[in-house]
Amino acid sequence: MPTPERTSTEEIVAAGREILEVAGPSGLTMQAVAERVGVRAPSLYKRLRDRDALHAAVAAASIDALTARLESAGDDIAALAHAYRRFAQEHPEGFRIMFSIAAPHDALERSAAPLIRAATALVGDDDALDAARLFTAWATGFLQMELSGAFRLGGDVDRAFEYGVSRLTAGMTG
Amino acid sequence: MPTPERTSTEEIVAAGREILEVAGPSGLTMQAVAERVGVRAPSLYKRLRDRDALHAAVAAASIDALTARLESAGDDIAALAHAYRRFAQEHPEGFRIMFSIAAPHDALERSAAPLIRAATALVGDDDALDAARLFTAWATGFLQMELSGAFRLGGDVDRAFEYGVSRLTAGMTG
DNA sequence: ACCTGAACACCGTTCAAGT
DNA sequence: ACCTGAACACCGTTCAAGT
Repeated sequence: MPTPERTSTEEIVAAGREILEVAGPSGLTMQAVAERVGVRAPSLYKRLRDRDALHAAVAAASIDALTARLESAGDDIAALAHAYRRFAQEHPEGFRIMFSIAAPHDALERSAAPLIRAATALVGDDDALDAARLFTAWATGFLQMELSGAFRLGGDVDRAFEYGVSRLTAGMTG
Repeated sequence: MPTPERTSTEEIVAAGREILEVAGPSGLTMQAVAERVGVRAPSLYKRLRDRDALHAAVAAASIDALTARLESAGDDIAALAHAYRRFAQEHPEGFRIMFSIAAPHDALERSAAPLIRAATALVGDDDALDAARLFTAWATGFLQMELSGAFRLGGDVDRAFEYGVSRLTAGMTG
């Protein structure tokens, strides 16, 4: 005798993203997610293998959300950098969890595409991948350090970000 | 009637660092550390407020270990970059945990000093801090992405690292 | 087919009692 | 002074039983 579905993987993952931002990775528990979607914890195991799978699904969803932001950001590197930073500031835990897990290939590729397009326009086909990686690494590290408070030592963080964007852009074309 | 101390904060933190590398952050439990140092879990609360304090202490110790590496690495930027990367590869979880917690001011300052010295030699006093941050952000992001598997898409990762080092060094002086 | 309560193992934390 | 066992709350996970 079938029972109607009382939730869905999508709803579970969306609830997971919200809980993650409020309670951090240690607060992203099966029980918290179950309560949020109106179900008992054992029911989650119908859709997710275990807690690690929940974390991986939330990480993948964060990458997808970032990708959507980047795709609608515009086609130059400064616009992409600002969209990336805005995403990290609005979803600091979502930003962090992306790098705590080996993401699926296709999600990575989609998220990288806008920047590779922008880099190609700037430096040409041959150097586009190297340039995109240089830029992504800088931005990722900058945001990581900004979020973890490593820039408390002084100076204007906004200005430091702009400095990095213009400096790297100039360095690529020069 | 006094009882002899059966462990110490130093021993606890050292055990924590080893467990972290083997079992990851979720495996860094009070019970695992207690067993490793030959004591029962409640005894740890004599020296550490709670589990968060254990994680923070392990993060601070990781920063100190990195600082020692950097201090003995040499005085130019390429040498510092390679020392940083070697540390991250040998202690991937130690590298990650450094950015998951707001580190104490003085630990941050000490860890930054060698790079700021190298940057000063390269670009002068005025631009040293900006240059050091640009470089640290890039290296941190690169290692983060390397460890999380974001470079699986192809290309020689060692070469990409060298490319970044030389490109950034040239960009700073140019 | 999906959901649940019950059960078990394991962890964080407190505290009274031991030496 | 430091250490421990006992206790409690909470979480992950499995599974038989409900609809």
